[in-house]
Amino acid sequence: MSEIRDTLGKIDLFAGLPVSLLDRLAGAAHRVSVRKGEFVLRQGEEAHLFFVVLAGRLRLVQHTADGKDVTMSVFVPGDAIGLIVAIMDELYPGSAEALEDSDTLALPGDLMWQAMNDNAPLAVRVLKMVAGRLKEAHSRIRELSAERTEQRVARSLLRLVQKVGAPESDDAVRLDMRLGRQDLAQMNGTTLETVSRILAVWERDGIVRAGREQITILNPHALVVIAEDLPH
Amino acid sequence: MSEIRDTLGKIDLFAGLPVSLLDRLAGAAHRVSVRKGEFVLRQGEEAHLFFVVLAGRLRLVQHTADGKDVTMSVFVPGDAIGLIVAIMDELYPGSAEALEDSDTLALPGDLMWQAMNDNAPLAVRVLKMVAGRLKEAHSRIRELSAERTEQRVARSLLRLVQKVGAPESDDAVRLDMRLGRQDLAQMNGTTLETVSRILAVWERDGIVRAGREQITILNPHALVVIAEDLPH
DNA sequence: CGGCACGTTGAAGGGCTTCAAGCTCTGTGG
DNA sequence: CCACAGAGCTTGAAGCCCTTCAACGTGCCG
Repeated sequence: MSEIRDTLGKIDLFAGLPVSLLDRLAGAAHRVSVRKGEFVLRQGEEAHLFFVVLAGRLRLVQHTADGKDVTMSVFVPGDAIGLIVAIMDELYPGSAEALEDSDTLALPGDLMWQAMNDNAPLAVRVLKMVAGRLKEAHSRIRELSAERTEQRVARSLLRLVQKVGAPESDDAVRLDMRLGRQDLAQMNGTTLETVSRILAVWERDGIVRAGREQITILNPHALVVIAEDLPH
Repeated sequence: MSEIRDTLGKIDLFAGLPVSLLDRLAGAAHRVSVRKGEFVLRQGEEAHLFFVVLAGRLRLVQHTADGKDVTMSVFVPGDAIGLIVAIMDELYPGSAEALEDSDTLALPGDLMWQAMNDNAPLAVRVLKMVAGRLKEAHSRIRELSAERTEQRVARSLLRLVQKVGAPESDDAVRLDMRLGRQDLAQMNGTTLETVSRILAVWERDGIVRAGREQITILNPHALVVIAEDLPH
């Protein structure tokens, strides 16, 4: 148990909380481990719990009526999944799927709710988190509305560099996660064929190295040029 | 001044607040009136103020690098614009433009910040508001990613029915706002020509009556069928 | 009542999807 | 340990949805 308490304390969201509060949260928490392809929560379920990522990568995906999947965001260690929904006791509006074997901590929403009322700084951090997500969502709406597919794919790679970038020699950055063509397609509202063709061109131009579920950005600046649609 | 206090008290966001707090907010508030096409705040400005809509309709719009405008949301009386950004002291990520002559109340973000720390229910309402916007943003991302233009336009009309619908005879609902083809286009990431063609077809089929900056939905059910892509 | 913003309609073309066929790698069971 | 089945990926061809450009209506407001 105190092991969980220590784990919680190291998470940004809960940093600096009084030990008593940390203990209460830790007491109600339990570990949830999932393997690639499994879900920690499913669209339509009643949300009583939320999850904090300890290790691995997960994605929030919404299923459309006609069977397509749309990826809303990618979560890495430290991120919270389903927090607001769990607090409000609504239904999960999407599913959280493990992109690779992952560990999470499940926490009850009502307890978090109390904790936020007892502790203003915690409430601040939650609000900031949600605000950041809203801002990112608005960016994606703008991109989906006004930009071509190639630009959006470039942008999503640049965003992933920030999240899971593992620097290599020179400017090269490897994306430290399993990332298939289909995954990139679902992040950008396009098809795996189109992503494949785009990556093929970029690879020919020496901008990326694209392997099986594995991408390295060789020339980040060129990607920025594409994303911003700058001349040449 | 006490006139402003009374106005504040009638707004959902501030309902049930202690009079003392209401007075402090009212003391720092001032009215801002704008005419159609004017802005209450502009993309890139430092956000110290946020705005509560008293009358009229405004829209939050983001300008892209290449000059296109993308409408993020439409605000009606009771809605708050730029609240989170003003609290965080960031830059406005978009501009708020009056779709018709409108009245708003401008309030300082830092004062609101204090108020939220003094009053948990207020903080709750803000969080719920942001959460609602995030949910709506995610819906739009899903729609932009997976649905055809005609479906999205149908959806945006249905959404506007909820916001500014003025029931008429039978099932008919008139949208009580100025709404041009260009506006609908910017809400859906398409062009005014495409919107014009779509509306022409719907008008032929008796689903809507589309006039100059003015739309009446004659058959809401048919719009739902189109939005959900149901057979026939 | 003239001007201009709003709206319609047509034609051409392009970006992307869809369908299809085949290739390559990976991991798993025999 | 190897073989093979299937997941991941590539490539081509057809075509559709939507954009773009252009020219022309239409109605509102000063």
